[in-house]
Amino acid sequence: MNPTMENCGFATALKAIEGKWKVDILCELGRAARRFGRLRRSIPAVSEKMLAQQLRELEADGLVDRTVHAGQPAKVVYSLTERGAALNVAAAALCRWGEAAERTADRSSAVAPDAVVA
Amino acid sequence: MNPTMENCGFATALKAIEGKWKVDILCELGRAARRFGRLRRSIPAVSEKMLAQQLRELEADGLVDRTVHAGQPAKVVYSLTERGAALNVAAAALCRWGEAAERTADRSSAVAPDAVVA
DNA sequence: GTAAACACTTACCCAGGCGTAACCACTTAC
DNA sequence: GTAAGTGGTTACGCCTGGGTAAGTGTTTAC
Repeated sequence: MNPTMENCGFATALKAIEGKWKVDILCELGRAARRFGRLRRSIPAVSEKMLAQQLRELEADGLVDRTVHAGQPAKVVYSLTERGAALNVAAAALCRWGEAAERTADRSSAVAPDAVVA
Repeated sequence: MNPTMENCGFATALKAIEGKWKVDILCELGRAARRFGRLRRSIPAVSEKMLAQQLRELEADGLVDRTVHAGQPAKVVYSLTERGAALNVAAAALCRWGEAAERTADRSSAVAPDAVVA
């Protein structure tokens, strides 16, 4: 995007992930393929509109597969593509960083653990 | 943030990175420590306001160190903290994913390479 | 005396990302 | 007949993240 980023695929990755619910969706689909309603219940805070929208974007980016099983009523299954799965794997390193960051933040936090309890 | 993300540090990492210029700044500081003006020139599209703001946020998140060298005029040097450097390392995997994604996108693009030329 | 570099801050504005709520079409169950 | 589950779409509105422009205070150079 910017000249400094020309040689860095990170911006591409970030663009695919940005969107308030995409990480949640990717996480959830990383566990198993899911239908729309199940996804919605797995991420209670998301609205149907946003879930549909983010899924469509993820599909357009080739991260998520959308498979319609005909029937009455029709059922739609979402799953990770290879690319989406690869993204999840690549994200694992950042995930670990985040967890480590949370732990050190806990330790250096302004509020001591007992202060929270007391 | 959401129940599904409780066990995933990725949200933490993402929160630290989100902000239009933070990746650029982190990238640039990953090469070497930089002064404000130099950073600004390295990322031409960023405004002074945004650069200052994002640097302050990165500093608050413990990713960037801000060192003031007294003198006339005072000089301020920004550098990555250990944590910031670790983030850069962790991001490398996603970076590679992004580059791979760009390549496959080129191949599977709707417009053939010759079509662009012709 | 004025411009430019140093490193910012402040005030104001706008677009778009996100949220709420309603609507769609079909089927099963009460 | 009405609600609930299947999987969405559409209209509308707000809020915040980011952009523009200008101001701040000191020093050096022309």
